[in-house]
Amino acid sequence: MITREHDPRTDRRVRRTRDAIHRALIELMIEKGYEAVTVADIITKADVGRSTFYTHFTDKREVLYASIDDLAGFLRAGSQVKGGRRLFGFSRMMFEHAHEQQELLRALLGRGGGAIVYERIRLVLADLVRDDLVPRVGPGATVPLDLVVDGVVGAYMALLSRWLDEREPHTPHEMDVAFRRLVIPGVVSGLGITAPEGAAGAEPR
Amino acid sequence: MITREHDPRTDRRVRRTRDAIHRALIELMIEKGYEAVTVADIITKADVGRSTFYTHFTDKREVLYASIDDLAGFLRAGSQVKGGRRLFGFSRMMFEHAHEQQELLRALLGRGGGAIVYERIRLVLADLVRDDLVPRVGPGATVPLDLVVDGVVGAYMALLSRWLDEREPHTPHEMDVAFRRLVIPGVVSGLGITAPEGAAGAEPR
DNA sequence: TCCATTCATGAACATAGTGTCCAGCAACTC
DNA sequence: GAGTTGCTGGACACTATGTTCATGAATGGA
Repeated sequence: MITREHDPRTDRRVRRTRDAIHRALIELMIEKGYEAVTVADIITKADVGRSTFYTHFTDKREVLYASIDDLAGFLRAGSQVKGGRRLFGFSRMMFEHAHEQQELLRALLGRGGGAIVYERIRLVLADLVRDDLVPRVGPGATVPLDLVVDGVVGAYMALLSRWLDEREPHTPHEMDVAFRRLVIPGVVSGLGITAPEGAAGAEPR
Repeated sequence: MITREHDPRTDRRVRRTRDAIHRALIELMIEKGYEAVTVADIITKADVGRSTFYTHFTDKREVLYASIDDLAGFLRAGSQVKGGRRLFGFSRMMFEHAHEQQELLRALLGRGGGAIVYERIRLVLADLVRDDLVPRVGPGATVPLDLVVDGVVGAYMALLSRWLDEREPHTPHEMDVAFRRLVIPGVVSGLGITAPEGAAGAEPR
């Protein structure tokens, strides 16, 4: 579960309003998608004054960024703990998280999510993928690492967004397996990876 | 080269204004990206009245769609002629076209392109990829076709957009080879393809 | 409990963009 | 040349954004 930080040093009023605004945006995104949400919508649902909104945020975007950073932090943290040495350890975890938080993730990454979210998440994933691949690149690599990273992340994001939009006809586990089977062979041969631990299509239950 | 149709049956004035508006939008997109362009910008650059604009189009989006459909048509036509029986025949052709029409394609598919363009092009590519794959699916397929299509298109779009944004540090040919090397192994094994003509990473000069 | 500080409020305002309407004039087609 | 069709520009209603400010209330430290 992703939660906002609650720094007890900040004024309680500040915490309350910021929280209310964040919650409002997310609920509204679930209802009608990011682009369609207006500041007026947000302050109505959050029940705060217009001027209050603008003393805390400059933009609709700025409110959004905080939510994305929460998700990004979740991804970073989780992939280090759970991912371990497994190639693309974030994949399974992310699909499962997306399954539990369907509505939120669909709002963020589905069709209505908006390009800003997509781009930020893409960058986080690109870092994770790169960190996964760099130590495994072999001498026989025939495809530039940057291109591999872009391709892998592109494929992953595509699978994830479509899965969310289609109301998840597959299980998270099936999605993870599909992603690995589809992507790992090309990555292994393209980068000249020799000992792909955890790189097989199948995986422990 | 993508060109607008010039149906001689329509009034010359209509042709002129519609053309001017299309051209104006594209130039403005190259300057500052789709989202930032306003209707006021368009009519100023196209030098037509505001009411004129709205008698021809309901939206900024509608102007854009025509440009996309041109590109889509180019893709469909080209991939049938040039692509032939080669797997993912559109790839090389698209990279080369994107190279020649850098600014336009960057405006459409780069960061500033907007989600609408991305989605429309994605759909066209998905059709092409699907048509390519359907007749080759073998009995030993382990990954659902839909997921393969999504993954392949996602990877391709990612490579293409990044390539455009990075001002093309690689050649179209290198990009095409990278795409094939990265994607084809997984597709072949995931779909149980037995005789992948033209599926090898290398290719004739 | 008190009180200086900080925050929330809402209403007014300036700005910018969208989309509609219409009457008069110009360009086009046949 | 005449009738049709399209272009024009200006006015208008509407929605949304972001700023400002005086007022009153909540807060947290002493």
